Amino acid sequence: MGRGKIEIKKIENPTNRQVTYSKRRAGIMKKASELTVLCDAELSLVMFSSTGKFSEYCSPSTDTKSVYDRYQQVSGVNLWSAQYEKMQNTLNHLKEINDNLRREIRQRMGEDLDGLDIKELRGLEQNMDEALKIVRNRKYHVISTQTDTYKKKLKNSQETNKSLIRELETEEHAIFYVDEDPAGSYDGALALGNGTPYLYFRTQPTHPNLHGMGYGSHDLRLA
Amino acid sequence: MGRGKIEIKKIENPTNRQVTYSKRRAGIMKKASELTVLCDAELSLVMFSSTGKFSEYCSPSTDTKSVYDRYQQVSGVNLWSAQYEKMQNTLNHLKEINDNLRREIRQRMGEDLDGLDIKELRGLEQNMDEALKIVRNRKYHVISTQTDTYKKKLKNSQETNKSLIRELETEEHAIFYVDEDPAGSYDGALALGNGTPYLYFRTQPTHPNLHGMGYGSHDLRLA
DNA sequence: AACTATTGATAAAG
DNA sequence: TCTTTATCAATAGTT
Repeated sequence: MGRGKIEIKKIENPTNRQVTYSKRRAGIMKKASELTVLCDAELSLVMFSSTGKFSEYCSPSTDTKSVYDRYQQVSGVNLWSAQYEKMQNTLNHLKEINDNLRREIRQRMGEDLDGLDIKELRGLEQNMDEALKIVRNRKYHVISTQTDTYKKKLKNSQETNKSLIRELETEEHAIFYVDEDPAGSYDGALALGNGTPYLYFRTQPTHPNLHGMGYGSHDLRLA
Repeated sequence: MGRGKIEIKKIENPTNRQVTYSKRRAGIMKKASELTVLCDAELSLVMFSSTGKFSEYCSPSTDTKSVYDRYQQVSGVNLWSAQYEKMQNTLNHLKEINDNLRREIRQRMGEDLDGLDIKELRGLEQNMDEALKIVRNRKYHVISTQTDTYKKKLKNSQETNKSLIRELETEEHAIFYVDEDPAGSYDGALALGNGTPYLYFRTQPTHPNLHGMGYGSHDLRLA
């Protein structure tokens, strides 16, 4: 259809090729559109010219994604399997690491020790022993720091109090008397956390369920 | 084109519609094929008839998936955003849990304690103290069990030895003499792991890098 | 981008 | 569904 028959092979003249592309692209899009209307069909058409220019047509009733979802279902081809697989591997990797971390924590809590031999048990014991010392020291450090802070605050407060009283007594022949409490008010700081028995960092449940997407039980509670 | 002009609107007669669909589908596929050859274009065409019948054409140089990957890049539309987002969320979730687990382990190793207040330090200390006792007991248990096993094995071995000697002496007026070693051979069991200072379950590196896909450093070594 | 001679597509019929 | 064929549509080459 044209001023002469043409052979169906690549048009070497780039200008000609581009012109033909434009014409025929319009034609095929019109055909596509007519097909959807006449035959009530669903259709998606994506084109790239040799210069990389992109065009698409999609039947009005849907969108490109829907057509391709359907395509995947029917053809059985998973169009994004590569991406999917990659992410799935990453997920599995993370889950595995997670399980190992959980196991280590359980062992550091005295559970799940059956799999360990003497050498490992020795190592664990030694490591925990050293860590416990560090934690203990840290606790003492924090307590003493906090105690010091309370002492200083108290002292400041008392100074302020005294000078206020002195001011009142001097300037107005004081009517008020303020009782002093020079020590004992920071016992509260030392007594913190003496109530309920405290389970530190308890992961729940004891047997973590992280298989499948539904990892509803990853709780890592701080309190 | 045909024995008469037709209006571009849905063909109500199902038979006619199906016939027209077949003809025009062939036509559009031919057009598509010609376009790819003449103009060196890449193209993907997916069609569903009103009865759900599926057909596709794709330019020979590629496949449907490639065309659609390219389509996504050019159009900026992520066709699989829903699934992708879901997986991404799962990944982030897992990473977060991972970080928490790592932090807990570090704290149980005596690192990263600055963020903890007295109450938490008390809890950690108490928990570690109890766990340490359990680990220690377990170690003793394993050691004594293993020692018993060695004792029994040794005893059996000695019995066998004796009876063999007796047999030899009786039946052949023994030529051989076998030296006996009734104790001391299971020291090795108790001495296990006394060599190199042992770092138990050391996670490396100390500051885990789990951001991005490249989590190359998730090592959780057992030795 | 518009024109038009010519080929190509296809509606209807068999 | 395949073929035929009259007719309309698409388009190659030209301007």
